[in-house]
Amino acid sequence: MNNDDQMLHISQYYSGIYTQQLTQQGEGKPKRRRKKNKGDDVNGAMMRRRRKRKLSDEQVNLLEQSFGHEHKLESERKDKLASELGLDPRQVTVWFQNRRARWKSKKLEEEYSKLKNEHETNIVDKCRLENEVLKLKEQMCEAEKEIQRLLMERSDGISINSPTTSSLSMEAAMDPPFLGEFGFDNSFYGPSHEGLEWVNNLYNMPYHM
Amino acid sequence: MNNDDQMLHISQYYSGIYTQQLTQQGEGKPKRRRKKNKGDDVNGAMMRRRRKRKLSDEQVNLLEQSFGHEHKLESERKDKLASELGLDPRQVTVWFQNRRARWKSKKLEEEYSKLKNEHETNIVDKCRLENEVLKLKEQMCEAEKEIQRLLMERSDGISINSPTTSSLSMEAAMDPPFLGEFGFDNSFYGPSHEGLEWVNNLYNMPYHM
DNA sequence: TTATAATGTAATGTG
DNA sequence: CACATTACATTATT
Repeated sequence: MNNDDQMLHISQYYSGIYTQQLTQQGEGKPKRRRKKNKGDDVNGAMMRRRRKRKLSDEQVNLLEQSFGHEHKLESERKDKLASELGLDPRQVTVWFQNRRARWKSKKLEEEYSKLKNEHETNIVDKCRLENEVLKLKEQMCEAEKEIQRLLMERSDGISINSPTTSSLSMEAAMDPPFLGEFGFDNSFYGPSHEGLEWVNNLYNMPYHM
Repeated sequence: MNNDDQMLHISQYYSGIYTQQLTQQGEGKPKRRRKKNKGDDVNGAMMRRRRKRKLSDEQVNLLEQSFGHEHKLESERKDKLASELGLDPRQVTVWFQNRRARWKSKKLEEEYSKLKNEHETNIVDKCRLENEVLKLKEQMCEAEKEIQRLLMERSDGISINSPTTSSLSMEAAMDPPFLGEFGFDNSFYGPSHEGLEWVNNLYNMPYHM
């Protein structure tokens, strides 16, 4: 059984070249090379070994199928495969090892291009959001101006009004919502419920604009 | 030329074993294995071929150095290297081929982790921007309420006022900035200079709030 | 046609 | 077995 493997193995080294290729290599390629022995090659008897066998399509198909079912190879299945394919069990082992390695690097490439796509999508999203923020800030700026204007108009028109335009409490503590241009605050996950403070602050501020 | 390669090649396979290794392979590794032939290995088909691989550190260093200087290998340098290293030019060629392949996959991994970092940074940025937008929209909402309140107050108190509360230019052409909640506009790279229109629009709208 | 870059595959060797 | 390495083979390109 194993001897058969070896026979096949050896036959692949010494006999017909590319035996499995015959079925799909019909393009006009003479494939004449490899015959330029010079006189030097006397002991070149050696050259003859180490043709790199290349498994037949059938063999590869079966191996692939088996690999698709399970990347690992229990010795039982290995032996079964080996005998079915007429290969040395050692070769089956090696084939699986190499196949796993190949699979891994292919996987990496897939992951890479997937990540790349996500990344590019995110770039676009980020850009959109930045524009959104910019626009909103400008709108905020206009809104504040308008409020200031209205407040001023009111206090002008009605001479005296509330003693303190407001309760005048703390005045710092908040980010200046306007004039930021790009002064993004760093409170990432802020509760985002503070939508009133700035309006109130507005009253506490000697309009600086 | 190629025949010479082959000769040298062969000599490396069959002549002195590990000739280059002798100088620096003295670690205490008996290296006794390789004798565990199972019954399978009877004809030991595998053993006969391909002795002597593994280039010496010195050889690898020089190759590595050469590779560092230039990934491509002009035949001149190839021959020079080959003779300096006592290797078959063919081996040098192959070494460079393989080295390039290795380099490429290493590169891929680097690119991958770099991209991954960028990607994660972007995720965070995106989150920050989304919060920013959310907060700004809430602030806008408050500002609008405030403006409405002031306008109402004014029209109650002072009946008639200035004909144009502002310079009032064009009015339509813009999106409703409030009540959008999440109605992101799609004008990505908009000039982002439109910050007045909405304020004007406010006056043209029967306050709906 | 030759040379070789790029890619794929088999086998070897080490931990 | 994973991983790196060496070598061989095939295909595309010039």
